[in-house]
Amino acid sequence: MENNLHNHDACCEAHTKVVEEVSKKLPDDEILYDVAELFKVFGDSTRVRIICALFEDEMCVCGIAEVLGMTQSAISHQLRVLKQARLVKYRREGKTVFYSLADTHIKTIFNQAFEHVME
Amino acid sequence: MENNLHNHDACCEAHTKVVEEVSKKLPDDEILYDVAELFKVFGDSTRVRIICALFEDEMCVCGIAEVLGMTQSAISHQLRVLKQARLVKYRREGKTVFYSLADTHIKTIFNQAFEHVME
DNA sequence: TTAACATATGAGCCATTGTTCATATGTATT
DNA sequence: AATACATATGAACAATGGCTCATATGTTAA
Repeated sequence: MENNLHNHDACCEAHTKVVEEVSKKLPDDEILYDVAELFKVFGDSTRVRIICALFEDEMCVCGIAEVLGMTQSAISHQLRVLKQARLVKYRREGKTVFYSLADTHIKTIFNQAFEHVME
Repeated sequence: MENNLHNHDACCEAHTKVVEEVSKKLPDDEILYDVAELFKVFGDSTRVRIICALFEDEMCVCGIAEVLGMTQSAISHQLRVLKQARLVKYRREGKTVFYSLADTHIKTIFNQAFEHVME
């Protein structure tokens, strides 16, 4: 929609400079979209719990399911999401598959998030 | 559902220790839920763009709307979400309301997120 | 008070998404 | 080959969520 042209009046006239400045400095939409997609992956309590579990140790799918008290299927679906976001990696050992974290930024991001919710 | 009891067999029998260890170290569900809620707020490209705009400067609602090319109503709705998450603060100046970031952790979280999506 | 502007909000619609259920794939053992 | 175990996946359903539209609230000026 292009309704954003409705108000070239007093307020916006006065702050045109700021608007222009910010418009230039804002990162590309594509990058911002990817950032949002990343946070969307973190924005589910099941996936948050999986990630926090993997902070401790690598784990097999049924192990994660047991810790979280959830179905193997549900966990597997969520691991797929985490895998597609390149947040976890896995290794096979016979029938079982062990998942672990694949990114160093996750810990930092989560630490800051924990600090925020603690206030 | 309690289907997580379906596999006290070979795999899980072997990794009982890990499961117990992780179960103990995992933060409270309430905290993990709050963390997920925080990321959920970050998990929308409109809100990401608003936050990034506010990294540069405080802005009025219609200014944000102009920068993002969106409706005043849409922006206002999203600012409400950000406000409820205690991520932005605001000050009135006559008819216009200026929003700015209210949290020091946001910058760190976003920097790490940017680094992740750049790889 | 009336009019104009800036922002906030409620209802409704459409799209997205997490879980379940059933089933498929992959691996090891007999 | 047949069975059992571990994991992956597709379909379907219910719930959530972002945007639009209409309207309400709040503020200033005439």
